[in-house]
Parts: sequence; C-alpha cells; structure tokens
Amino acid sequence: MAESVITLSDVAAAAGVSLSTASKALNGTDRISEATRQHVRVTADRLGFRHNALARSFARGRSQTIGVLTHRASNPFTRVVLATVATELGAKEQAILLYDARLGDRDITESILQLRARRIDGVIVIGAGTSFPSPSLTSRFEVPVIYAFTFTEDPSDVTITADDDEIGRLAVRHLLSKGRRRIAHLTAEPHDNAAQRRAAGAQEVLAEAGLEWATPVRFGRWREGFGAEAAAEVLAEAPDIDALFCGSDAIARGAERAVQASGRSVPDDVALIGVDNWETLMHDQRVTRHLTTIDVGLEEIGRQVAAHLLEPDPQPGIRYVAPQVITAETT
Amino acid sequence: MAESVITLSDVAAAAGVSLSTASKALNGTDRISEATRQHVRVTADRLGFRHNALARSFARGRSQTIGVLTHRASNPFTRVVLATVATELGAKEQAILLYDARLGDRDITESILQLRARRIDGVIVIGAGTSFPSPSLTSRFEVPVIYAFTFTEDPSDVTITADDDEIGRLAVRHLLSKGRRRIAHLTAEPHDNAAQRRAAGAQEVLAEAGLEWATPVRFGRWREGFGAEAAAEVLAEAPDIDALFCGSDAIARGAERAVQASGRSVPDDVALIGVDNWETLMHDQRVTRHLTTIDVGLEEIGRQVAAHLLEPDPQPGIRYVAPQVITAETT
DNA sequence: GTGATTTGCGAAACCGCTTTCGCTTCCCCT
DNA sequence: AGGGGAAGCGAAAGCGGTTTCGCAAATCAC
Repeated sequence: MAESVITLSDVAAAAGVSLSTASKALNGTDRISEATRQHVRVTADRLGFRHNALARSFARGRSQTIGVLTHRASNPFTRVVLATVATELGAKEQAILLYDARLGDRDITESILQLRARRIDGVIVIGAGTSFPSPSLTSRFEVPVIYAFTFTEDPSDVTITADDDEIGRLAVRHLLSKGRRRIAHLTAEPHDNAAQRRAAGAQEVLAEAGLEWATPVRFGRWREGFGAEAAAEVLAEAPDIDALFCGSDAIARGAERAVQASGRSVPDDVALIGVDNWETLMHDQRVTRHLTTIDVGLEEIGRQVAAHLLEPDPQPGIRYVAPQVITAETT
Repeated sequence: MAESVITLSDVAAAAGVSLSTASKALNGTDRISEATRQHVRVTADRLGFRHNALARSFARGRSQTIGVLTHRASNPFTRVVLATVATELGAKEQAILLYDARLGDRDITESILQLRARRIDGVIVIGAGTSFPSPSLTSRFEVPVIYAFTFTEDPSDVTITADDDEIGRLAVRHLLSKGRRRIAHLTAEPHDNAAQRRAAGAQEVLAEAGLEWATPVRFGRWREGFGAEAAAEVLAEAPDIDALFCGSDAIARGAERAVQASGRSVPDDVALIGVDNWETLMHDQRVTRHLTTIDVGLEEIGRQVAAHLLEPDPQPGIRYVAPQVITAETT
C-alpha cells in the first residue's frame, strides 16, 4: 500500500459523495447540509487529506504569494522590515517573492511582468527609508500595492511608514522632561525629508515651550563622522549647551565622542538622544543599552503592512506608526 | 480589444501550430525543428505572451517556492541569512515561505505537512547560530533540505555554516601578527559549541607559536556585561596582558570598557578582537569602524545556501564558509 | 530499393481543485 | 391541491499548461 497522496477525489469516493460536494464541504462554500459537511470532514481527516495547494492556487487564480520590491535588501533597516513581513505573512501561509534592487531599476517593466505572470496576490514596496520618495507603481498592478518605510508622490497610494514629525517631537519632549533647556540639533542633509520632518517636529515642541535651538540646526550627513565634527563645533559655539538631539544613532555616537573629548560628561553635562534604535536592532535586546534613542517602529511597520495588505479595502493615504522613546544612559 | 491575457493556446493558434508544439518550442524540450521553434518564439514575443506560472507549477508539480524554517526570524543573525537567501532566491524566481518559530515547536509535524502540501521545491533551515545543534528534519521531506548557520547530528545532512575553528585561528594569528604574545580569551559557556570551537582553534595557533593563554580561558556568556567583568578579573590576575580575544563583539565591547577603566589604553596596552562584525551588520559599511572583529560570513552562508539548494545533488556533510578578519582601531 | 530508425508534430490525457449550472426534493404559502 | 422558491447535491466545464503516445514523413543502413 505505497499510497502516494490523497486527493479530493479519494475523499469524495470514501465519503460516498461527489467531487464537487466534497470540495464545497471542506471549503464551507455553497449550500451543503451540516450532516454531509461533517461526514466529509471526518472522512478527510481520517484519510489524512490535504489540499494540493498548487492545484488550488491554479484553480482560484491566486498564488498565495506576495511580491516584494526593495531598493537594497541588505540595508539593515530594510532587513528588519523584510524579516518582519516575511514572518507575518508566513503565519498566514503567504510566501514572498523578493525582487531586490529592481526598485531602482530604470526599466522595472520586466520585473513587473514577471510578478504578474506569477499571479501574485499583492505587492509590498520596501523603501530605503523616509529620506526620499519611491516611484509609485500602484497602477502597474491589478493587485493591491502597499508601500512600507517610504512614501510616494501619489496621495492615493497606501503607505505605512515612520512618523518623522513625531520622532522630532518625542525627542525634544524627552529632553525637556529631563530638565534640559539649551538644546542643539545635528542631522542630515536639509533636502532629506526625514531630516526635515524630524527637525520640524522638534522645533514645534521647542517653540511650544518658549525655547529655540541653542545653535542653528546643523545639517550634514547621517554618519558618525559628521556627528563628531558637528558636535565639536556646536560645543565651541555654545559651551553651555546641555543636550544634543541627534538625527540618527550614528550621529549620536560621533557626538558622544566629541562631547567626551571636550572634557564634558554624558549625560551629566550634555544629554544625548539619537534615532533608530540600532542597539536593539543589533543586539536583540540582550545587551545593556547605552544610548537613549527613538525607535522608529520598523517591526511595527512590517506587521501593519502584512496585516493591511490582505484587507479588502485599505484606506488610501499615509498611515504613520508611532515611534517610541527608548531611555538609556545618555539622558 | 480589451484583451485579457495571452495564453499558450493563443500563441499556438497565431503561430499555426498545435498547443503541444508551442509548449515544446518554448520550453526547448522534446524534438522540434529549429524553424518551428523560432517561429513560435517570435510569435510569442509578438503577442507578449508569458507563461502563467501557476498553471505551470501545477502541471509540473513544482511550486517555485522554498520553505524556510527558523528558530526566530527577528534574531539579527538570522535576519541577515534570511534576507540574503531571499535575495538570491528571488533572483532565480523562487519565492520563500517562512515558518518562523516552528523550528523550536515541539510538534512540527503540522508545519511540515503544510509545506509538503504546497509542494515546495526545497527547505532551508536557518538555525540560531552554531552554539547548539538543530533537529534533523531531512527525512521528513522528499525535497532537498539544507541547513544554514547551524548544524545537526546527522552527518548525511547538507549543512553550510560558520567555521568556528578557523575563526579562533584567525583571531590569534591576527593578534600574533600585531606582535602580541600575552593573550587571554573571554567567551561563552563551555558547553556552547561555537565557544568551544573558537577556543580550540585559537589554542591550536597559540600552541604552534609555542605560547599558551596568559590566563585560563574565561567561560561565561555572550554578553557585554560578562565581557566587562571577566576582563577586569583577567587584568587583575595578569596585569601584563597585551591582548584579549573576545568570543563575540558584545563581550569585546564590555572588555573595552574594563580595559579603559583600568587606566590602560586600547590598543596600545591591550589589543582587542571580537567576533560577529556587528558594526557592519548594523551600519552597512557606512560608518567608521572601531572594533577589530571577525566576520563569520553570514551573507556568504546565505549565498551558498541559495546556490546549493537547487543543485542536482549537493554533497552531504558540513561545508564551512571562510571567516574574515576586519581590521579596525582596536588592534 | 526495401526495411528500420529517427525526426517533427498533433491529439488527447492529465495535474487536482473550484465553480457554474441544472436537476431533484422538500417546504411553505395560499 | 397546486405552484413557487429554496435547499442539497452532482455533472461537467474550466484553470493553462506539460507530457505521453502515436502517426506520417524523412532519413538512414545495407
């Protein structure tokens, strides 16, 4: 009895019903008496029947697969979103088909045709962050497209991303709550959307408190090196500064070096807050935290993307994920 | 002419051949004259024909999907392997179906049945590292199973993982090349396979150089806190020490704090080397490196796994990926 | 020149499930 | 009692390819 694999026909035969009845009984579709339904189910279980997912997908025209387009999957932020999305979708028996680097491709048409040939059930576009917009591809698919950790220029696109304004607000609120009043801000290029929004949010809270930046906002790059230089300049310019809001953890790390090199201590003389929560991204919560930072909510973005993609009609527009202050030793 | 979608029948009709001939012409299987083949191909291109991947998968019984089992996909190491695997497989039009946390599941049978029902073409098991073995699941699938960044107790399994012995050797060789002779080693639990192998490899090179550890190997945990404590003890016990080989970057970070707290400087008094290459994992090569470390080759593991999984007959056994020294400021 | 292969192609089965449609029965209403 | 509608089920038509098999024509061997 080297029984190969049980098919629905086998179940139908064993249960003494027709193939179509068996199908409907197991799927719960159409009108089937409760008795028959139970009987078929029991029979199927007894035989150890499982639907052939391939045949099913074929018949239904839906592949149980989601296409994922990334700019660069090896980017640490992208990896977090990707892994989360894969996990959540896997729990729903949805596979993912990753097309890396094709997002930046000049001619993405071929990739799109490939994905459509696979009859994917949806598309997730994972951007490289909130600094610059991604091209809108929604109209090129007839399945739902959702944008994660990026934004497009089409307001009718469905987007789930980080709340940069709120990140800025949270950062300054946190510093104020620690009694800091002379605050400076180091961040990336002024034409970088994330840098802009974070600075704007921060400024807003500062203004509400009747304060202004201790020195003009330092625009530069997302890197550690910039943090060190800029912090040194700021300290020279405004020696009585008592806090630095750094647009990223990398900048904050650099800034910390500069603060210490100037003979000041962190956080006693100068408090430090970054953005990104790299330590957790890396260490997986197993390590003593050092830098106070703001978690932009990458995993939450991934979860929400997975949840909304398969919803019947997701509302268009941008949905922001709430960032979170992660308090540690530098404030 | 709201033409829906071109099917192979349409192509066959347009080319004036039968359906089967069209199929064979496009697939290059069976005997077809070169003239017919070309003609069909040209016709298909002209019509913009694409195979319906679902129909094809169904007919062939292969899903173009790989099952991935992880212990915990949010683990940073796992994420790297996962993202790399997804990228490489995506380039080959293979989707992945991730079953997270089901690897540790007591009853994984249900998940295995699900994967088989999907007619997956292969399975990748991504472990949580080389510390402890993963259960061997090879015999429960009729498709190839390959283990990444872990190992099993079945020698006939196909495994691609980190070379912990070589990591130990490289670390000590690097320290020796920097003129260090009084070296101590801080690492995780003695029953941790990775800790053991790294220590053994290190010891081997040390012995070849006619040296021994400056203090007995400190076994503890993979964490920063342990690194700090253990380093402090070692410094007290052997004040003339000139290098520390730390079993992980977390340990190395802690050790660095202790070294500096003791009034010694890094690397002038004490050189420091870790393992994991966290800084790159995090910063994506955009940041000034600080800690000298050893990259265990996670991305290479991912690449090789993707490459070997679809090979006709991968040789059984463990294939080790070469680790690499990443030189930075601490040596 | 004849028989044995080989080559090129088409007919049709098949992969296993979903879904439409139509046929009975049964129920309810008037 | 008769008619209309709903409930329960089965026959059969897909879904869109792949693949086996058979047949006619072309090629080969001797």
